[in-house]
Amino acid sequence: MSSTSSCLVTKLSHYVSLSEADCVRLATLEKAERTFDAGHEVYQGGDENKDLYVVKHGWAFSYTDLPDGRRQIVKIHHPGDIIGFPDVALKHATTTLRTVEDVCLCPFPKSSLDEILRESPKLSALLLSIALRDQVVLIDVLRAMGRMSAQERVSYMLLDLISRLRITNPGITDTIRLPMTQSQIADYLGLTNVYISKTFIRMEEDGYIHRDQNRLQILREDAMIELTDFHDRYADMDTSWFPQD
Amino acid sequence: MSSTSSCLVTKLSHYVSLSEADCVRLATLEKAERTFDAGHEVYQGGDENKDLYVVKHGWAFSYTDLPDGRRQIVKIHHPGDIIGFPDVALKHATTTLRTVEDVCLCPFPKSSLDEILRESPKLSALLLSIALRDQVVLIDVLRAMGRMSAQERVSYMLLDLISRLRITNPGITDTIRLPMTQSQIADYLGLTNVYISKTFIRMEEDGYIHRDQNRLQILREDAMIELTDFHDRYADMDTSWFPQD
DNA sequence: ACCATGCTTTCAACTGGATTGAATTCCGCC
DNA sequence: GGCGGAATTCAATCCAGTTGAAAGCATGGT
Repeated sequence: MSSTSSCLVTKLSHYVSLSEADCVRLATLEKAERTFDAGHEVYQGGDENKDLYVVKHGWAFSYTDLPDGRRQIVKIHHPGDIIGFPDVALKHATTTLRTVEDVCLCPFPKSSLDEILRESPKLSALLLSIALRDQVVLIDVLRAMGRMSAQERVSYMLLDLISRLRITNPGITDTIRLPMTQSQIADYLGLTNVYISKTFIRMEEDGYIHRDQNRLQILREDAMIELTDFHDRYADMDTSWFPQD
Repeated sequence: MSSTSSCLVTKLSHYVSLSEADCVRLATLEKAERTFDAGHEVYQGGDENKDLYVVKHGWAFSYTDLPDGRRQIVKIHHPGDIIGFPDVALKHATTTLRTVEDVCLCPFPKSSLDEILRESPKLSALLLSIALRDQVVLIDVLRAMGRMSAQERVSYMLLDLISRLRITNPGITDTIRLPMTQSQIADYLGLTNVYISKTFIRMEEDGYIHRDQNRLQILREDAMIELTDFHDRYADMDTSWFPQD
């Protein structure tokens, strides 16, 4: 019961069945809670990175700036995500973490990770797999940024978002809440807010999407999948080689 | 002696001191050898991925295509690199591997990785760290692709290349061999071959670089570091938390 | 009800980099 | 030494996306 209320357990159980002991281990990470207002910067690039965070609810994102202010959002975080994982390898945080809306985060020290690595081979394999899978996802984003038009990039982003949201909430059909501003979407896709606006309008006219407030309905998912040659990396994971406990 | 002749051992020893047993374990991965001509495709995206490869000598790269032929090179591989690591998480290869020049690769099965994970905590931590560090590097590339001009992207690429080559060969000062064609560089940076040519010429005129055959000399490394806000992720790794054996 | 604030949309001028095709240089090879 | 194919360079043109500013629209606070 206590374990099923954990976003992290819900998300990771999607990939592999976890022992009761492992569920408890994970749920422990979400013991501490901190809430943050919308638009708050939780930590900055360059800070010493001691903690990781599990997202309990709300959206956040990680970004880097160039010295002249150009901004690149590199990852959008949803409930159940582990924030700051890549930075474990380095001495300092490489990105800044900012909340999109009111958010609840569960901080836990890097050392907890250490403990998992020593005590649960299955969770270790899962963590390594997630790190590697996230590389594949970053490569997909790279492909979008390097070679896709604005409309293709927006389509790719929406498909990726809905795939990720479906992991924890299989009930989602074709409509998602999109709390990010168009400027933030632009900073994620390497475009400008103006052109995001134009692209959304065009996509709505062409019947790909429908917008209502901050809810977005994907009307022609198949067409968008073909347009972007989209692959759902979250559904294609290979857990067959994992050690059993 | 047998261990020091391994590219992989040389590369990984740069990050952490390895026990004799671990050196042997790694050197074993390079037992089998296969050579490939320049421009050869070793495996294709979509193939079942059974093997990983260690690069013994020569350059290669991994790329993905869009259905209409647009191409994105996602990673350039040098001696000592492990090829195909991200795909371990998935059932199928996500990229195609192509050689730049005559290359010698050492294939080894995914299962060898499994063995390392079970038997050497220190190597496991190192592999996880490298996976996470590679995420950070991909994020740096993403930032370049999303927000940098052509000249900044070329500068970033050159700085990244020379940093990586210095890991295994600290003797490198400011000159590198660059066996890739300008079309390949363009496919890596999300530009066109024509514009790469123009950018190189401009950078040479401005005194940033000097070219001679396929050798490239970086004349104003400091200026390029400032231009791109470059961080050497290969030098900044945090191995302090690794388990001892 | 009103203003302040921040987001989206619109407009018009502009430009970095793309495209195309042809010319040139380079280089391995017979 | 000269042939053939690839890589690079050059020049002209074009366009997707930028820039900056202004106008419309929500939302929430007092």
